[in-house]
Amino acid sequence: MSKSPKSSHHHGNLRVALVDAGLAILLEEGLGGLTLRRAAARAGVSHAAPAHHFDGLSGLMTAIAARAYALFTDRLMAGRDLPARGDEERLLNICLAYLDFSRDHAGLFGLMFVAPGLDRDDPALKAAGAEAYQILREGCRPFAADGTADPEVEIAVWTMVHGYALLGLSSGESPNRQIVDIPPFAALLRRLLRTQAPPTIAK
Amino acid sequence: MSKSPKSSHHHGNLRVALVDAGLAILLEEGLGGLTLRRAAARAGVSHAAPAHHFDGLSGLMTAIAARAYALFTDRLMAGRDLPARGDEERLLNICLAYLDFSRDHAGLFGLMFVAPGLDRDDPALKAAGAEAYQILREGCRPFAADGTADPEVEIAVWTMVHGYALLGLSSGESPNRQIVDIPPFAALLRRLLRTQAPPTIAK
DNA sequence: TGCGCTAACTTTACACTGTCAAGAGACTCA
DNA sequence: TGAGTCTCTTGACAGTGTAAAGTTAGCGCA
Repeated sequence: MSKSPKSSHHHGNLRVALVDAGLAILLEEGLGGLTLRRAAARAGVSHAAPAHHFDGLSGLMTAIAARAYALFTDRLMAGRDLPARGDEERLLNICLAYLDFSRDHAGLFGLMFVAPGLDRDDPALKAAGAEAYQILREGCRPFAADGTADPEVEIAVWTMVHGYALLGLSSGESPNRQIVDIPPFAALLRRLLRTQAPPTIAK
Repeated sequence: MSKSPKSSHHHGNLRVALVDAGLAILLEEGLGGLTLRRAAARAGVSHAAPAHHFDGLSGLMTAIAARAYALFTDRLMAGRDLPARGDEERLLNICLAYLDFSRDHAGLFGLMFVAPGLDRDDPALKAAGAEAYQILREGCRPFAADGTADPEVEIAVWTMVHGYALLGLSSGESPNRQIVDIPPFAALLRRLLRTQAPPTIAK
């Protein structure tokens, strides 16, 4: 039941194995299923082993979050690279990828953005987060005032898509369904970008 | 050490006492400090007493969240009633109240919007949430297309202010400070609302 | 070759957590 | 008065994170 033929006392590279295990738990059972002891068990080691590789549960979660950000960035890039008829549709595709990820991988998304206790100062986590932000930034560039980088546009789009994801609006089953009729995200983005006519002949 | 002179076996109305205790814990220590046993201890009863009034921890949290929503609604109304020079400034004041609450009462805000395990179908919680939403809706009314209620405007504003709050942007100490220069919320709202011609002489 | 030495991992223990089952106390109503 | 019921307590259990101590494997060095 060990990865190497001779069941060594040393694992080899337990650190990544623990992150793998945590990631798998998150994908299968969501944020509630993630536990230091369960991740350790899944990696085939004792419950105290992770302490030698991470600073407690917080450290493990931070490492998993950094890996989750990489998956998240992949999804955003896939959205960006979809065929689009113009800059607005490209930005929309990035946002829709953002929303899809938040719905399909709620466990990872929750760890990244909702879970308390992450070490937000961790260099790897910050780097991974910055990389994801970069995709959004590129998508916003055509809408910047001076054509380069406009934090006001970026943050406006980011807060909107993030709020839309976290209010659970991306899943059709929001508890606010009865209160208000939830418009598709595309309508909100279009309003924000102030494009009156649909971008059929954009460019 | 009992609230009433005669230390009765019965508490009287333990239910609200438990909610009070939980609210106080949340205010003093944040979301991480809230525990069934600690709330019970603070209310002066044994650790298993809450089970007779709430459906476990989830039930207690739900009841506290409903009360927290009432406080939240008060803050939004206070923002709405501030002197404002126009409809946009009034809506901005509501949003700023939203952001202030998220920063000043992070524990309550976290319980309401971030904490998992709440019973979102609870009637009291849904009613309290709808009441808060109503304030935002009123603030958005002047910007509605037909002058009554426009879900697209409401949700656009809501997602934006909610995303701004949850990305930790309302506190000056965001971990994204180095990546991007965070604009004040007022700038984002202004951008969102100036989509079409200002509805100064609407109708 | 043999001898530490260090790092990786296990074992054990502790203070917590939520939840359940059983029991005791106090109020209500016939 | 007395039965019944609701409220709360006590005790127990599985599970959590974390710290301390013990054990084992691998490496450098004589």
